[in-house]
Amino acid sequence: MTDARPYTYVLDRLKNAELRPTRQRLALAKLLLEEGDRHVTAEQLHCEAADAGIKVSLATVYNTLHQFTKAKLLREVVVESGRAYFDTNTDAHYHIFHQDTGELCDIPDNAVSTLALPDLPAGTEIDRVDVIVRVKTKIQ
Amino acid sequence: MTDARPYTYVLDRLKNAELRPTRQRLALAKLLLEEGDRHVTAEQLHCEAADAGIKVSLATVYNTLHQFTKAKLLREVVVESGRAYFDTNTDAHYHIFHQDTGELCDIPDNAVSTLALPDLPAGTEIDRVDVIVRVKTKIQ
DNA sequence: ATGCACTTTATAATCATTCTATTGTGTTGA
DNA sequence: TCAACACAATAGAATGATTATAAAGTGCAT
Repeated sequence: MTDARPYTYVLDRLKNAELRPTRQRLALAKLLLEEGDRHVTAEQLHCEAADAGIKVSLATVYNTLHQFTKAKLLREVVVESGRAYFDTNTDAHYHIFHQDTGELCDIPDNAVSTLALPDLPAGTEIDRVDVIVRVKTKIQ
Repeated sequence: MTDARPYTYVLDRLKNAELRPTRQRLALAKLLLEEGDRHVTAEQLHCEAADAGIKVSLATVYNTLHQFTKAKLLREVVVESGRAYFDTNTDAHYHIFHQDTGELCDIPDNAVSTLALPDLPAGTEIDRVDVIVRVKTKIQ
């Protein structure tokens, strides 16, 4: 994708988000944003970075994930009390969560009907809508 | 509701769920299940119990909430990484979460369209579907 | 090259939740 | 009624994810 200028793409995306392109942010953005749709936890990303020879602290991974989320480069999906995934697909879409394996994946957007929304409390507006279809292994 | 025999209702519900009616379970069930729809955290319920003069440990509150959830007397709703609510309404229904106040409330079931569900991964079946409409204070 | 604001880092702290080992209690059957 | 046992409650420690802190490092405009 970016063979000739390996950082052009992520550099642009950081620039657009008004985030200073530091080594760590570039490296994490490269891992996250060049590979199509991904769902990662902070811990996972930290390991991946280590495996790729990038020295980043876990605190920085958290900082970066939250900054990216605020900048709409990522979306956070909370599936369980202690488990948050970061999703590189920021379009409106829903999720399937496999409760036995912990796997999270996107629902193709044409597979769900548009949800009719209710009246909102006065003085509020929608930030986003989360739909999680929780599945388990079928017992036959 | 149960003026004459104050524990008949919750006793029945515990019996149906095959849960031994201990003091603590009865007291917590009374707080939770007699008052119509409620959304409480473990911490909140623990405080409420203390205020009502019931001596229960936080661990027991957690145990009880999870037992009730497994027995379908409650439903767990995870809204944020560190915040889980227990909902006394176990019918299929969706939620509005107010991100600024932390308030969680039910969406009247006639206010949402039925969600068309996608094809599921092979060998899986739906456990439940969570829909959370996240709202924030409108900035004018 | 210099200065400064923004970043990163390691570490400690925090929070909700779960575990553990002990003590207590509902229930069953003599 | 009482004893015995399985189940439940408890305090406190432990866990695990996340956040705060304070010091050292770095991108960038000048």
